[in-house]
Amino acid sequence: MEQRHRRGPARVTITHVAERAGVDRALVSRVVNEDPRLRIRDETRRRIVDAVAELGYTPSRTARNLRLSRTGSVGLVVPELTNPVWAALTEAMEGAADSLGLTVLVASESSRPGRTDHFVRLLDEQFLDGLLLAAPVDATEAARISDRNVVFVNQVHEPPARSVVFDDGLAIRMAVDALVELGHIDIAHIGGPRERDATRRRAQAFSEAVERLGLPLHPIVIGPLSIDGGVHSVDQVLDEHSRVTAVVVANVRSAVGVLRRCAQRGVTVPDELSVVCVHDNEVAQVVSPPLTAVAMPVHSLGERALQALVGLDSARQPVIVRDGIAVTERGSSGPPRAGPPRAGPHRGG
Amino acid sequence: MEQRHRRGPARVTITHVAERAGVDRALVSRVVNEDPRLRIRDETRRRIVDAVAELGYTPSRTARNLRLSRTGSVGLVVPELTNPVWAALTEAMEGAADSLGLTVLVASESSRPGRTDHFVRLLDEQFLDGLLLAAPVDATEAARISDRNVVFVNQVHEPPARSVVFDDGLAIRMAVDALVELGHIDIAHIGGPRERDATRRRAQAFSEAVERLGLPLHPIVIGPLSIDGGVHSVDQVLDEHSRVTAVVVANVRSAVGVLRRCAQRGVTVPDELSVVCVHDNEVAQVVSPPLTAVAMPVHSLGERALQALVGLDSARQPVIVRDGIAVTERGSSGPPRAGPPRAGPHRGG
DNA sequence: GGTCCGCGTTCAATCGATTGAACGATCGAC
DNA sequence: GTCGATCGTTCAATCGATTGAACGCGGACC
Repeated sequence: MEQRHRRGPARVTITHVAERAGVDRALVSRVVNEDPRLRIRDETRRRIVDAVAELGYTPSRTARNLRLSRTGSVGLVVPELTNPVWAALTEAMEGAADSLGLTVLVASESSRPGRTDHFVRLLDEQFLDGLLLAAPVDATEAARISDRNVVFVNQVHEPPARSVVFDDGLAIRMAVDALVELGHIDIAHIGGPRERDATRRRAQAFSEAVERLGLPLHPIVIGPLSIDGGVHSVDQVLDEHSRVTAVVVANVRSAVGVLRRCAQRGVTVPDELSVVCVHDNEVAQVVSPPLTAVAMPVHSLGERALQALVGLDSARQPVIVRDGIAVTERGSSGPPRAGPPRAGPHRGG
Repeated sequence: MEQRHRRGPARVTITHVAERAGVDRALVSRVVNEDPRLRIRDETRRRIVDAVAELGYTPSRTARNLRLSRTGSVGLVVPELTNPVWAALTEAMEGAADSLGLTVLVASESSRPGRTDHFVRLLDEQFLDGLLLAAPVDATEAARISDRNVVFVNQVHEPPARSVVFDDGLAIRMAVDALVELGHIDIAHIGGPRERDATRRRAQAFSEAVERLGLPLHPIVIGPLSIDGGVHSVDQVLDEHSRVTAVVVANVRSAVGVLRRCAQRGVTVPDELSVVCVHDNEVAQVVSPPLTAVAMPVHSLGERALQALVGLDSARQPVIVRDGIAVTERGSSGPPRAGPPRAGPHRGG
């Protein structure tokens, strides 16, 4: 029969070990897997163990997977790995998976479009035991796959979908509170796309927080979650809302754009504009001024998501991760400068 | 027999499809896989295609893997995903793997120690068809596993190991040349651990470049590849080598430390000290001043590594990736300031 | 009318491991 | 001496798909 390019000597299988030890394959399997209800003579066990060692036997995971109809691996799809938030989430997932004896397959949507579909297919092919979807999935698609063993991460979808999300509302409230504490009253929000669940929830929470505190609600500026997005959004804030003395930015990248544009326009941070962003990471720490940031417990999110995936508790309502959300004050926030508002719209680019 | 918690309705197998279509499993398999030498009546094909659609049949990849003794997935072990260099490499590998019809399993050493060993085990268990090792592997370990289907990335080991590396020498020469072009003569190198193959090659290349150009060789300062490492290394440079007007730093993180420390000590960059680093990424762009950086073709590295892994050409000598290495000048480098050298050692800190 | 050919399909071995059930031997009890 | 229990081991079905070889049938040819 076919014998495709197999590298090196033929593979050592359980049958070889059994022959060498002069026993049945069944015994080898039970010894190797340390079956607790196996009664075996010491001498026989020794023969098997020796044979395993001498032949360098390693069980085939594929055969095992087929027999057990599970593979012990789960998929994770993130928007992009080069975004530190998702890189950190991935590492967290990996650690959590490892403690559960699982292996993670990662895909980033940005590296190639359609990774989500591909991984759903791997799930259907039973190559994955479960799937963690951190990349945004539209409602139609979500509905289509929500009967599978899937957990949505950082996004909420209709039951029976399972979701694990940050308490974005809390993060935003903490950001607003920190600014109010410093004396700010006119606070704006620079958010992300409305189609994106997490940023939509943040924008929503911002409106609520401002309303609750009786502060003026300045229109929420929406832009892409990128440096350029931040640049344009802050332009809009500075040009159209001259009373604003502080902004809560939905993510680090946009915040970097905000800082960059302020520097270009000669708007000093934090004297003329305080900046607080959601998510904390290395980038937030190395820009200047360093960003005051609301740290999100990425590690917990990963753990909870995995628990939801493997958990027998099919709690079909969103898990909200809250512990560990905290503000780190750095140079980008401070008391509002006393005195006249900033100059009007900026000309040129 | 055992029937572990299987979710939803029993799985649809090729047998169900065969029964439904009233044919043998073999035919189903050949139709689904579009076997080119299959001769089949149109009507039969239609019955099979219909049955597949009606039952929602998806072949089990595990069964297929067992039969074909290959899984179509390869492992990748990186030092840490939260380092943008490795995140980018991972995305590149993913893209390259995808075009080859392969799937990548990623592990980061930092998320949990011993990931390399774990993945070597998965390779032995035939769960992985091959393994890309970007995390540093010591010589003993490398020798032990080099007969497997493994490619070392960004590190060179003895044959029969296969390796794919950047042309670190070229990168360093370009950095030095760029500084010389600006008028620098006294250039120092801030490198990484000697045990680490890539940083050792960079240090080596630095000595050679300086010698070739007839420039004074200032001792090479070695430190950890971290922000703190950069902080301490630049202290050493500033304190002990007062004539130095420029440094070539082996990676971005250390370079960030260099900038930070310079700011603290009041050493202006680039007037008093020019800084060039190896690797370019978002962090290099957002710090201030933005870092002049030697971009490394991470994408090519990924592609070449995958080619080496699956390639039939068992070229057992290192593949050196050179195309795309280029300097991007930014604010951290400039002509040396005319005038007296900097003040002496700094106190406190 | 017998032989041969080729088309369309089925047969059956195989990949490697797992596991409930069956089996034979030994031993103790009555 | 028979029966039953226990111990240690083997039997054999099973997971789901792949694939070379074999098979049956209808038509063509001499």
